[in-house]
Amino acid sequence: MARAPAGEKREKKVGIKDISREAQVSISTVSHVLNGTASISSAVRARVLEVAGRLGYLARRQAKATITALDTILLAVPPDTLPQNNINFVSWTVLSALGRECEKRGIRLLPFPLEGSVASARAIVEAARAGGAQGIILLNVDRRETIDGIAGSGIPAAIINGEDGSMRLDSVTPGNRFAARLATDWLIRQGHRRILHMTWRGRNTIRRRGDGFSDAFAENGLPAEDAVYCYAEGYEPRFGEKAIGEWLKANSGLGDVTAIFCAADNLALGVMRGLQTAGYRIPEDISVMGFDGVAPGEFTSPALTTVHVPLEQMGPAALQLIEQRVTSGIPDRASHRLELGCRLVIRSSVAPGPAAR
Amino acid sequence: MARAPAGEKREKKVGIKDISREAQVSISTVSHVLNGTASISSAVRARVLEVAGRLGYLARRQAKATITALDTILLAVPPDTLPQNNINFVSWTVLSALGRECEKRGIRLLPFPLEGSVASARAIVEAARAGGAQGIILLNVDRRETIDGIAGSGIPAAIINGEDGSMRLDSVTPGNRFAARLATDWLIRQGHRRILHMTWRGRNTIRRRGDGFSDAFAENGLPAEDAVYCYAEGYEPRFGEKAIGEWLKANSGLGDVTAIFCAADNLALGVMRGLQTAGYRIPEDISVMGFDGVAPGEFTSPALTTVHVPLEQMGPAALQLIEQRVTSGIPDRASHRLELGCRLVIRSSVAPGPAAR
DNA sequence: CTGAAAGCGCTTACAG
DNA sequence: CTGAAAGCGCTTACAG
Repeated sequence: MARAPAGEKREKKVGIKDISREAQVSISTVSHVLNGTASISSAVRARVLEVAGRLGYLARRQAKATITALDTILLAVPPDTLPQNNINFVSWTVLSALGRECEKRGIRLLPFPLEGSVASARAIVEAARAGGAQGIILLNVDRRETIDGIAGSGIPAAIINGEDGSMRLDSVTPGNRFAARLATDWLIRQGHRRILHMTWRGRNTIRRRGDGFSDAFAENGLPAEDAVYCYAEGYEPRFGEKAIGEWLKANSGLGDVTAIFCAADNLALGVMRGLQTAGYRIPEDISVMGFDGVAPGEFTSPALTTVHVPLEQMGPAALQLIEQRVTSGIPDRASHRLELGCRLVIRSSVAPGPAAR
Repeated sequence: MARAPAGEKREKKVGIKDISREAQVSISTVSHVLNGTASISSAVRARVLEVAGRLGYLARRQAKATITALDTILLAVPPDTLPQNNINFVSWTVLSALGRECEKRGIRLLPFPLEGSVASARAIVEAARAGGAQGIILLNVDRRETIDGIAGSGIPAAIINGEDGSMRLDSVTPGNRFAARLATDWLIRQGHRRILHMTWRGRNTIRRRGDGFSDAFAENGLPAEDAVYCYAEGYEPRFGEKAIGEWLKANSGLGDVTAIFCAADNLALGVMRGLQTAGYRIPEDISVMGFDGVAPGEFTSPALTTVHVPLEQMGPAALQLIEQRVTSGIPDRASHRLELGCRLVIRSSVAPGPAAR
């Protein structure tokens, strides 16, 4: 029940007195600037705000306003995202950043492992109630039954890396469609014309990456047939390796394909291994691009060109959505579906394609 | 420079004293709950938070923390959204709600009309700088050049009802794809099998509604050929009327089509008039569904079944995105693309379709 | 785990 | 447009 004292709690405690000293104005002027209670010259105003921002006063004030409502958050995680499973770097990165943010803010996280694929909404809601949680964060969940149950409970909830098609729960995902479009567009501009998209079935969020892949072909006026799809059995490297091996066999080699855009870095790792095992050189014979921007891609040979997803920001964003819902007090508040922007990380696994030569 | 006194500024001014009275606890207990400075029983804690939320204390505190940084916002609006043009109810609703929110919070809105379709980013940025604006809100903008210029300026900006495919600017849109899917799914479950989607070309956000329309067919295992598209020249009622008239002529009547899903209420207004002029009864002969949930649909005969978009929440959400960007202090903050949830408004322009009979 | 009371930080009429 | 000073609201050690 107690909020963690957070160790170095006594961190200066900046007040408007400090700001007034630093900005060389009176305390009341600072107050007026911060509250808009008097007309202040824009020079003074700007100086005060600059100092207030620099000393961390604004951020502190912001944080204090929201810390209030949140004490405990239930965190429902599928079994394959638990830390002992080191294959899923993506979930691991998301969870550890979320954990750090909660610790910093004195919010208690109540982990709730989802057994198998049967994620009973009732069990989650009961655990949240029993633990006194004010909100629920669901990781990698998009089963309709689970979402329906949580939405029905009325407890504020946010899905990380998943979506609620019925638009009742808040969610945070990477901007999958736009990011995949951007990546594919870049490959096309590098001169690639026939590109293989290595992906897997199952998750809606992953399907969006396929949408973005084909968007890029359409926008560049390229024939849809040159956007080739290949489905692995899952996102683990071994599935990527297996899938590319089988694809090469079925197509008697790469054919006209000069680049492979993988829907996950993990998959790209396996695809690269499979290609190299089959004797292909990367990027000379074939370019490979990933998606996620997790650590391992940096250390492959060659280093993986990929799309960086702001995984560390997903947990804090979900927390913020729950906070907003708790504090807004608007009963009809529309659900928020938030997509975070991604950016290209260009390393060395992609070479210019035939159209560039 | 002066912040608007906002008329009824003296609105109760709820303090922790009020909360303590209402929640039947001492002032210090309220303070402890709100700051997590002592261990409080969860019953008391919950009661205090409930009261604090209900009296608007939490929201007020939240608002106060953010009011600080924002003084002036530049609002760039295309000419066809100006108030004198009463055809665009959607933009009008969005803008007036945004205006009210700014007035309430003492934020000054600096309107900047975009001339014709040439929305020069440089002019917008200059106007923002000259007016001392801390942020820019762009309404209905998705031209690449404009977005590039604004993003390059580094001024925090948010697009309302538009998107930045390069994922640099924040944006707020309705959950167009999911909402259209939900609406179409509902029509299908009402027994409709062959549905006409009346839309128009030009805006990306509108195209998403078409995506959702076809998603619903795919998910229900219905043939894609039964999802019929018809493009009007624009979103005004007269274009809807013209388009349906021409479609009826070209197809010698409705054929197997039993429902028309319009990408905007405005379009639906024209479509209904066109159908009725041609002698069709709504919903007996043909069902019509809209999208937006703006006022006029309520007064048509029959009343229009539609998708309600939380238009009043879009401006405040955009404002919040800008605030977050200003106060967060995170330099690498990922862009936020926010989709607000919509809900079905079932009135009387849709009847059961053939598969339900 | 909760409250009475001291005291600090911030706000606010008011003067210039 | 800015500051000195009164006073209010909230926090915080402390008692039970």
